[in-house]
Amino acid sequence: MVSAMKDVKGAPLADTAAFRLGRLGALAADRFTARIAAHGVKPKHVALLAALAAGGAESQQDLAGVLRVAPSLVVGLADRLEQLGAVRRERDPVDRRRQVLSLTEAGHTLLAQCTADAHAVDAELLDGLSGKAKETLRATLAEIADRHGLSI
Amino acid sequence: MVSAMKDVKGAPLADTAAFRLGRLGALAADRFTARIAAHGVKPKHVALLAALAAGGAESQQDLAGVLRVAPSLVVGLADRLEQLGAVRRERDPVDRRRQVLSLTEAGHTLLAQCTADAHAVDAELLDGLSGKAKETLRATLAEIADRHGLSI
DNA sequence: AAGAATCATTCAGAGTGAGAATGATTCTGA
DNA sequence: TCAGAATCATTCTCACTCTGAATGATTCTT
Repeated sequence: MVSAMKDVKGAPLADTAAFRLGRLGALAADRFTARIAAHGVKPKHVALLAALAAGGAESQQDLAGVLRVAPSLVVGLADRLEQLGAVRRERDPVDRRRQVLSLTEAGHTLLAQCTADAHAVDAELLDGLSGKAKETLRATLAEIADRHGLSI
Repeated sequence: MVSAMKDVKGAPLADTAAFRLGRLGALAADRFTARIAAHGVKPKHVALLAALAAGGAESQQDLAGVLRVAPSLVVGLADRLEQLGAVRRERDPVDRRRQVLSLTEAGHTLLAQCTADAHAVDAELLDGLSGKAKETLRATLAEIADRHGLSI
């Protein structure tokens, strides 16, 4: 029964985008983490800043949704960013349960620095790829993120 | 000083491949993790199986290098896989300090199942992209991984 | 006005991984 | 040949991150 003969090597695990994204994502995250440590923040802090800059999410509850983390986690992130003077935290006068976060001038600066760090990681991570390949990659990642509701 | 006027929005953080890889990597990893849980393993177990299948790493020390984790972590991974009957663990007769791991028939089967899971995650993660875009993405990720010594 | 729902916060606990200490084995050099 | 250094696997402790369950304050509903 020749038809029962199967490939010795089917498409390897490493050929899947899922697995590679996991590995490369961890690599990228590690490098980004190392760079932004100089500013006293971690990726989740930066994500929160970016979410604020993007608009559409002000309350900690909303931010938890955008970042896809538990609301209780946002408390600590906001604590830290407030301590750094990067965000303001004010009770919503209309609904005093809500904490409304907003970027300060220092927050914008911090976000810009971290964005520069991300670009630096890009440069070393994508080094060797053609400019076109880089563009295509960014566009494809953006589309995938978009399709899965990852605004940030 | 018109030249001092800076963009209100420079290239956003989300435009970097680094940041998106981190986010999408986590997303992909979560979904992959959920699927393979049915087989009683986690991504690191699968990575170990894949590393064995790829060849070139037999000892736990070598595997730790390939997986980029501490050797102490490999112990638990190998314990679990051995318990599942997916790997054999034998002392190297030439150097009895080394544990030589090898895939059993069940190990090959398990890896194949997990690879199928990864393909399933690919399907839903990349849904909507053109076939060409998927191919380009996989190739680009492969190249990046390669350039950074990520054999697995 | 009372009870349900919502938001932020605190707290306890699970999960993950690194690094130091240990023991067994092998290597090195005199 | 032998003593000390080096290597490998293992165990154990610790730090870190995150979630989910209380809790209290406030708002919504009827």
